Amino acid sequence: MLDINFIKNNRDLVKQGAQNKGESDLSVIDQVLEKDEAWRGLVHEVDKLRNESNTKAKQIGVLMGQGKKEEAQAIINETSNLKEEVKKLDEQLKAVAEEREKLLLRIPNVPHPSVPVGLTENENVVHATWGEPNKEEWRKPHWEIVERYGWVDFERGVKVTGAGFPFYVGPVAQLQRALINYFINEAVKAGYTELQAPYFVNEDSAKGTGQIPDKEDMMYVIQRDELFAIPTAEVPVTNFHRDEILSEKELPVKYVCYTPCWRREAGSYGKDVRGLNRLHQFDKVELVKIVQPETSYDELESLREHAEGLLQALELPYRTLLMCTGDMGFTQSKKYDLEVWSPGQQRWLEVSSCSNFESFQARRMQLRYRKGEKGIEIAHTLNGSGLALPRVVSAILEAYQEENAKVRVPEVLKLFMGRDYL
RNA sequence: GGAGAGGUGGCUGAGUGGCUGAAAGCGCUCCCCUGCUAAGGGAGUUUAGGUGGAAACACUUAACGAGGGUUCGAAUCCCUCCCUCUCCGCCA
Repeated sequence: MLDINFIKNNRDLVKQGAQNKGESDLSVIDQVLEKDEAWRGLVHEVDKLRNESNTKAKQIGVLMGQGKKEEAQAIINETSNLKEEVKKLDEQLKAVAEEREKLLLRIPNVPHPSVPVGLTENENVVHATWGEPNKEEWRKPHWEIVERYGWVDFERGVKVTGAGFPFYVGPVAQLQRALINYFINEAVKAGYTELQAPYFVNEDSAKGTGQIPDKEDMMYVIQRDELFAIPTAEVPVTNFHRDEILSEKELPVKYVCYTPCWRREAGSYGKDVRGLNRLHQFDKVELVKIVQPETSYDELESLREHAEGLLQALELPYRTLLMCTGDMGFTQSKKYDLEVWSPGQQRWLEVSSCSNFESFQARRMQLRYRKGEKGIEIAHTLNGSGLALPRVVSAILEAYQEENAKVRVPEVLKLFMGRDYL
C-alpha cells in the first residue's frame, strides 16, 4: 500500500509506475485522490460535531455535579439531534474510508528508477551469469533419474494427497534435508537469526504481506478455523513484527526461516509441472530483512549476493535476472530472480526471487521504527529465497549425474551426507 | 472440551458512569546540584488521523484485547468474539 500523501504529491509518477507494471486501469489513482478529498471533508465535519457533543457532555457533567438538573436537562435536549447527525455522518465517513482503502489497495508499488521498463519476461535484463550451462545431450531430466531409483514417489503422493504432493525417498529425502541445513547454516553465518514459524496464518497476516485481497487464490484455506496455509515463509516471518515499533539500533533485522510452502498453482500445465518443477507443496529457506529506508537497496544487493553465493558453493551455473516493470509483481519496487541451469531439461529454473518492497508491505502492517528523538517511520521490508528446494534438488541430480547413472554429492554437502554418492 | 479468573501506557499497577489519554511506582530522555561513586531536585515520556504552520508547535478527533449496544456522557454497564492464567479432561 502506498502512502496517500505520496500519491497526492506524485500523481504522475505513480501513474507511470502503474502503467509500466501493466495496469490497464489508471483511473484508480485519480479516483483514490477524489475519495481522499471527500474523506477529508467528512473527517472535518464529524470532528466538528463530535467536539460540540463532547463539550456539551462535559457541561452536563459539571451542571449535574452542582445539582442544577434543569439546566442540564436543557442541554441534553439540545444534543439529541446532534447524536443522530454524528451517527449518520460517521456512517458515511466509514463508507468513504472503506472505498478509499479499497482503491488504495489496488495501486501497485512504484518501480525503482533502476528497473528496466517492459511488460513481459522478454524485457527482463540478465544481470549476471555464473558458470557454464552444461549442454551435454546424454544428461537425463531429474524425473528419469529419480524414477530409476525410486527416489521420489509421485504416484503414492497422488494416492495419499493428490498431484503435486510427492514423497521424497531415501537419498533424495536426505539430500533435501542436507540442503536445508546447509542453507540455514550459511544464513546464520551471515548474521541472520533462525526462526521456526507457524505454517498457518490468520487473515490479518495474509493481508499484511498482500496475499489477500490480491492473490487469495494462490493459497490453501482452512475454512473452519479461518486459517491460510502459508505460500511462503515470507508471510509469517514478515508479520512477526506487524504492528510494532522497532528501535533504530535493532535494524537491520534479518531472519532465516525454513518452512514448507503450499500453493494451489491453478492453471499450471505441461512441462512446467513435470517432475519437481512445480509442486503444490515444496520446501524453501526464506530470508527476510527489515531495514531503514536509506539502506534498503544496498540490503537488496547483499541479499541477492547471499543467495547467489549458495548456488556458487553448490557449483550450479545460474543467471540472475533483473525483472522488468511488467514482470515483477504488484508489491515489489525492485526484484531479482535467480535461475539455475537444469542440464537435464536444457532450461533455466527459478530458484530464488529477491525483492525490495520498500514501505509497501510495512505500511499495510504498520511495521515502523523509531528514528532519532521523535520521529517514527515506516520500515522497509525485503525478502528472498535462499533457496527453494525442489528445483535445486533437480539441478543437483541433473548436474551431478555421471554417465554410469550414479549421482555425486556436491562438495559442500558431503559433511551433511557422510558419503560421496547418493 | 468443561469450570473459574482476567485482559489498562515500555513494564508493574490504580481506576465500576462525567473534571481520566488515563493515579502511583519502575524504566527511559533532558536539565540542575554534588570534585568520582552513592544519593537528591526539576521537566518530559502512547499511537493514529484531520486542520493550521517553513518548522517548533497549536487546536481537534479516535483508541484502555476486538467488534457491536445502552447513555447527553463508557476504561467503567450490556452482548458477541479473540486471547491469557488456574483447575479438570485429553495429548506429541
